[in-house]
Amino acid sequence: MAAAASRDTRNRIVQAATELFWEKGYASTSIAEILGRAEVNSGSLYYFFPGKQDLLIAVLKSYRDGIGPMLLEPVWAGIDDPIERIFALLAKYRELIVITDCLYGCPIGSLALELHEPDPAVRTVIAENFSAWSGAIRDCLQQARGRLAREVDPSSLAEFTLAVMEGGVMLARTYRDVAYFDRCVAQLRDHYHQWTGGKT
Amino acid sequence: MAAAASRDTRNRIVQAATELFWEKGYASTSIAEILGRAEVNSGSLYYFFPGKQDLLIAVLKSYRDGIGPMLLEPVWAGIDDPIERIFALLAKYRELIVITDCLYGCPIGSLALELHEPDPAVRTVIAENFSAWSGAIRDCLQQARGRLAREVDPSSLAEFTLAVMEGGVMLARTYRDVAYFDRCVAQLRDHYHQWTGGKT
DNA sequence: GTCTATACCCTGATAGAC
DNA sequence: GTCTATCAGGGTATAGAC
Repeated sequence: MAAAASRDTRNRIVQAATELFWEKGYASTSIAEILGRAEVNSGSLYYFFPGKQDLLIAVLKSYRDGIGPMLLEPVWAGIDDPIERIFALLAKYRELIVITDCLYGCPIGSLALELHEPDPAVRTVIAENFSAWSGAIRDCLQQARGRLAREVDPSSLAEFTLAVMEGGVMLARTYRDVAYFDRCVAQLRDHYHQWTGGKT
Repeated sequence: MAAAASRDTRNRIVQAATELFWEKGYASTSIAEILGRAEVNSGSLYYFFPGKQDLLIAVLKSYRDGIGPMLLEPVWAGIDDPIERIFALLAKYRELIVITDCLYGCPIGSLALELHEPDPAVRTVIAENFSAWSGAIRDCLQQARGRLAREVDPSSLAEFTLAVMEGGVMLARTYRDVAYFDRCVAQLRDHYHQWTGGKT
């Protein structure tokens, strides 16, 4: 069926671009490399996407839409405690760092810093990715509000958690040592303890 | 004098590269642009540097060597309290975010995430930059150790401070809103309060 | 040390047959 | 929708005179 085949082609292109942008960055990835990995010809790519940047936007939207089903749901399966869920997510990043030999970089964070004057459309989808991530953390914190001191602002603490994750990933990658990430998470846990009275 | 003139040429090249790598990133900056901004010809650049990456290393070393005299000393002039010095440094980043209309990105952090498989020489200088920055914070914390709870590890808290700065800058830039940085710093201040008993 | 000219490759994107 | 062939431009780096 033509429609199914073309959907598949499009997906292969987005998948190949996702991998390459993550491995090499946006500017350092060439269209030719994407074509090679996707096993697709130039004509097909430009049939689906007007240009490279539109492909980037498709990649970022697919990340955004995947945060729930591809990241959070697997990580949170079997974990009910909302605060535990937050640290389980951070443990997932630790795992990614370790299995990539400390080469792991958060794809969204890396693109956020690589793209210096991004088209508003690009910047917006990056922000949506961050909002989806920190929004999920905020929801956890709201579920745990019975355990949290009244003065805690869940949104603010959720954004802080995101910032620490991004910073910790950056350090672990730069030093090629997961211990930098671990120490950041340990500090963050101390910060949480302050608001839960140690009840985590 | 030839030697002085050549030193000057080299400096102009490094200066132009510093600006452009910060404004556009490494991969997106062309040699031609660097030559144009430095008002130098191709022959001069390749007389001083074997290639683009060697120029990048020179830029990163100049950042590293400038952290004390160009960043910390001006920011810390007239401030004696070591904990206040840490937050004065963060306030400096806030200022940079504001005067760049939230376009500011930490040049080191951006390069750390942009370069995906950097030559060990490049990665090492980036790590040295981070170590110089967090080392200065650690020194502040050690000077303040009379006020800090015994269980605080100054190195760990200093790295955490760096991670929060980098993450906060990333968020402010992505959302084009300094409030994201401010909330991260406010959370960090609460974290410090925990270890100082509010004595900051 | 600095100049100009240029080699040579790879880039993103297009054209037009099928 | 997918194919091949290719364009026009810009990329890094070099050569050799001065």
